[in-house]
Amino acid sequence: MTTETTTGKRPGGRSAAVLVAVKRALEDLMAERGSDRVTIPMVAERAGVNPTSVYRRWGDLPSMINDIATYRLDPNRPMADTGDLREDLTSWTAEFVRHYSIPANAALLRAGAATAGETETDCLRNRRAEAGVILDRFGGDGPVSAEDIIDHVIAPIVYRVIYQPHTLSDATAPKLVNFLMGTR
Amino acid sequence: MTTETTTGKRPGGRSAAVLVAVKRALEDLMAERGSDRVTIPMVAERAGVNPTSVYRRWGDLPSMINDIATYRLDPNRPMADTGDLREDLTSWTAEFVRHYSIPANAALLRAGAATAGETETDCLRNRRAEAGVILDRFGGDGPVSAEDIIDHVIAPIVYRVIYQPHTLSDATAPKLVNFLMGTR
DNA sequence: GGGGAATTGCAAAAATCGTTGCTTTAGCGA
DNA sequence: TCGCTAAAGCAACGATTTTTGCAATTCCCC
Repeated sequence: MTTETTTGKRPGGRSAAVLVAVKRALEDLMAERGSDRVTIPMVAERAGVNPTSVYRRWGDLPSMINDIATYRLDPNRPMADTGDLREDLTSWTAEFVRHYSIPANAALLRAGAATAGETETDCLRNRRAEAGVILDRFGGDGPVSAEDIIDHVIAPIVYRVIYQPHTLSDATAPKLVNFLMGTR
Repeated sequence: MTTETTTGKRPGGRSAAVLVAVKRALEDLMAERGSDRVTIPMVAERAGVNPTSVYRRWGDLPSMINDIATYRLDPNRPMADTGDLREDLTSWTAEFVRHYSIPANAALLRAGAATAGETETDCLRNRRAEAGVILDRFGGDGPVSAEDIIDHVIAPIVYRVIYQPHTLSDATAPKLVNFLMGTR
């Protein structure tokens, strides 16, 4: 993420500072303790912000978590473009794995799962879009579809992040991409 | 699940009624709102039970969720054994999909994800064991491993349950198993 | 710079949650 | 049927969370 996605009417200066402070505090607390065991007053105190501000801006914790989970992983970051589909996918996937190897990010993902319901988090939706971008470079009618990428690359990683974080490694990305593309 | 898991000293009549009412109330509420956004007083009211009873029996919400999640998917149910690996896997997978197509079960899975940390839920751990059982029937050294099944069958389904429940259908199981076994 | 509006901070009130002691209900064995 | 006791209900309390009204700050646009 680069800067602020504050869609509100006053994105600059202090509001932004509060936003950043709260975001960091929330991430830290969620990584330290579970996504349960975190309360708004707690976050506010850690952020050095008045609880009222938090309440007014987000209302409650689940909303806050969903909103803040949005910030992750810069949507405009450059993606590898080597001319080789497998290679591009692998480095893109590796970055995804690396991102969720950071405890704070993993905690955010797990917490988001609880409230997920009907809509993917923005973070995951962005991954889907990126998968589309990569595929489009290669004509879009290759051996795999965006849905395949979600099912067989993103999903296994998400599963591991949630239930078996210790099984994530540098080998994960190439392994999954290889399976996806048919080399076993 | 069969009937009551009430291990207490007085399983009959009223206690059982309370247990069932609370269980139903909790499942309903978790399906309606997220597993967050549910409180014990809320559950008690919906169940027509005094909050104190709930507090005394379970203590807090996570414990309650864990306890009630025990009900899921009979571990001793018979599994298809047709002599054909693909067919066995498909029907086993279809049952998994069917189970999590029920909103209450999906809500429970999402809730479990939020608190997962290091350990899979019992339900998922059992699925892993079953995958092993099926593979063992066929010598255990076939084209796929238990890990492959987790990555490419279970994980995509779990992902959909959590983030895109409406994409689950009767076609999901055969599609994933076919991909797993190399027919595309 | 200066005006208007959004946002924050502060403080007090209101609501909610979770606990505890006690009373009442009702299952279970004799 | 009766007594014992586990479990549920009730009421009051303290602690924490959440809301709300108002003053002070500070950002954006002219």
